[in-house]
Amino acid sequence: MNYVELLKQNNLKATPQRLKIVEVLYMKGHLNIDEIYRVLKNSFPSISLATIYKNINSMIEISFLSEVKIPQQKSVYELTKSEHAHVVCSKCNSILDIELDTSDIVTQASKLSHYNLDKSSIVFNGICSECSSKG
Amino acid sequence: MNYVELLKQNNLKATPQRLKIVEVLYMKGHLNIDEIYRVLKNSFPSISLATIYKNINSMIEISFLSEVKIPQQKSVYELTKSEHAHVVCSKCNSILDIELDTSDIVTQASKLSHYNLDKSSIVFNGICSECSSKG
DNA sequence: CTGACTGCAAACGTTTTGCACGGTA
DNA sequence: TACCGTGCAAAACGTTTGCAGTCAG
Repeated sequence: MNYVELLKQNNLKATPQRLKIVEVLYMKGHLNIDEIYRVLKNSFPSISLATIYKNINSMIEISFLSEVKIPQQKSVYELTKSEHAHVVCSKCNSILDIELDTSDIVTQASKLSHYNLDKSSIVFNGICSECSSKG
Repeated sequence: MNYVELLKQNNLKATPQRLKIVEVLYMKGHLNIDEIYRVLKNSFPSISLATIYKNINSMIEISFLSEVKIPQQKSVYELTKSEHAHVVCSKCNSILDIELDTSDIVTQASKLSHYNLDKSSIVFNGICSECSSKG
């Protein structure tokens, strides 16, 4: 997968700052704005928060990134993939992507609501195995 | 169900403003901060947004209200009920509560994640029947 | 070379805080 | 009566905007 080309196809220039955001999200999976800012500062000490916001927003606009809203927490951002659910640890806040077969609940929801559904956003909360074993 | 007593049990006084917020959420189901403010202004023309915020927050703290985070929209607030999913119309923004049997996906999610899950937050997006028929 | 991007500072919108007054219990 | 809650104004946040200089294509 070539990020540079994908950005250019959407009329976004492949600047070092932008590519770093993509790289960081690719490696870490999910980060909130502050976390992205802090990491980018390592590579670009004079980077501005405004640049982070502008880039996040422009890449969301082309559906290259997605915002994930999590109950009682700040939103995090991720590279857009096929639809999937998230599992969040209530202790350490680690976030995991999982691919669920949602056909059953989508059918249920359609019948109950009579809405024509096309998207679902599913977040589970719980304790990860690491935090469980630590007591 | 007696709201006044429930509030008192949690050391919150049953002020007219607070009771109105509860009443409005009971009747309308889901409202965001601005909507609550606008409605409350009818009954209390001099009410302050700060009062709305303080009350929403104090009632969330005692789990009397819940915040519902919806992708690409402002959060809305509702009276806390038993766990349920939400269906949101992407055209008119109407929100519906639905009770799903989530045991299957919770099982899936537990197996895939190895997290000890205790809560799920599910929001579907789609078009409601009214908006569908209107084209 | 040109338009898009960066970084700074200022503006903006939202939420929180401090305080004097008023109302609930 | 003792506090808690209200409403106002100010402060604190988080995010967006405008602009001059810089860089990618």
